[in-house]
Amino acid sequence: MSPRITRSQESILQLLKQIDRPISAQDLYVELRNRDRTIGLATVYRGLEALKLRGLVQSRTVNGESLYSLVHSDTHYLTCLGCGTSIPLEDCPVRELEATLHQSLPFKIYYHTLEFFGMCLPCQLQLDSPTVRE
Amino acid sequence: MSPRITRSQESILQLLKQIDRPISAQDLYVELRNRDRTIGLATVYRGLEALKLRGLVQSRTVNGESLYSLVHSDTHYLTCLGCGTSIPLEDCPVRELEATLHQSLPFKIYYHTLEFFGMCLPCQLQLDSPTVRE
DNA sequence: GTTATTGCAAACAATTTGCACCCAC
DNA sequence: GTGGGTGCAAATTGTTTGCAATAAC
Repeated sequence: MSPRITRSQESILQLLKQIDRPISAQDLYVELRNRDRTIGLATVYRGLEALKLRGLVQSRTVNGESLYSLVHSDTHYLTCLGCGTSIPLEDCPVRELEATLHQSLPFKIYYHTLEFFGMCLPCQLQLDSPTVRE
Repeated sequence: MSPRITRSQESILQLLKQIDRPISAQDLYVELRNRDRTIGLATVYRGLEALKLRGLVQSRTVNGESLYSLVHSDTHYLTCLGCGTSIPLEDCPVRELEATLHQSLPFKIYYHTLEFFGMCLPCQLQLDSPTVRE
């Protein structure tokens, strides 16, 4: 495995930084295409994977789709199981624990994810009413 | 959506409780088959989805595969990005924040996930240490 | 020049869906 | 009886892989 960060990977990083929100590989691909380069979808996936292995990029899965973002942006989310809406959270109570782990285990920790799941009010109401049809 | 928990869903819950570790839908399917019932894979997926919407079951994604577990077991993990090994963690520093959120937002919180990602020692060595920052 | 990276298309695998049948109420 | 739940197989979709062409050093 190579220590090199390729040009494609750099444009991926750059774009992730620019848009600054979790984005799917496919959308990333479209965006990159819209800009300058002819890049392949496979290259996007391979680049993202390589960047993850470096601890530069992280992903979380929503509805069977991976959303990628820079590790630097350590925002966490509150996600509705009904509609999938995600609300970003400010606070992060985990840093200390992370530091502790870092010392007590032979593990190099790159980042952590913290996500709350539940039901937003609209979805709560919709689930209660049996009148949902299409 | 119906308030009923079906028989299939009950056997799913029961099995999740028995094995008490995150398991994929496919493995769950095989296990259920091995036991008693002729259950379909689609039913397993549909059941798991329904149970998620109730806040009874949660899932996390590893290597493009969803692993399901009871919400009750709020263990968190330290996962190696290289080999995918997951180490369960005891401590959970998040409960208080969860309680706070519960009150300040119109959101019914079912559970949270907390996961640390990094590189275990073997994987660190295998990736002939490149120009890593710090 | 040698080796790693890329794009494309085909392959793959996990998950979802259409539909006829069946069961619970 | 009726409406939702189920099994099966086909369809879908996000992701990975084989391979020849290309770019990096």
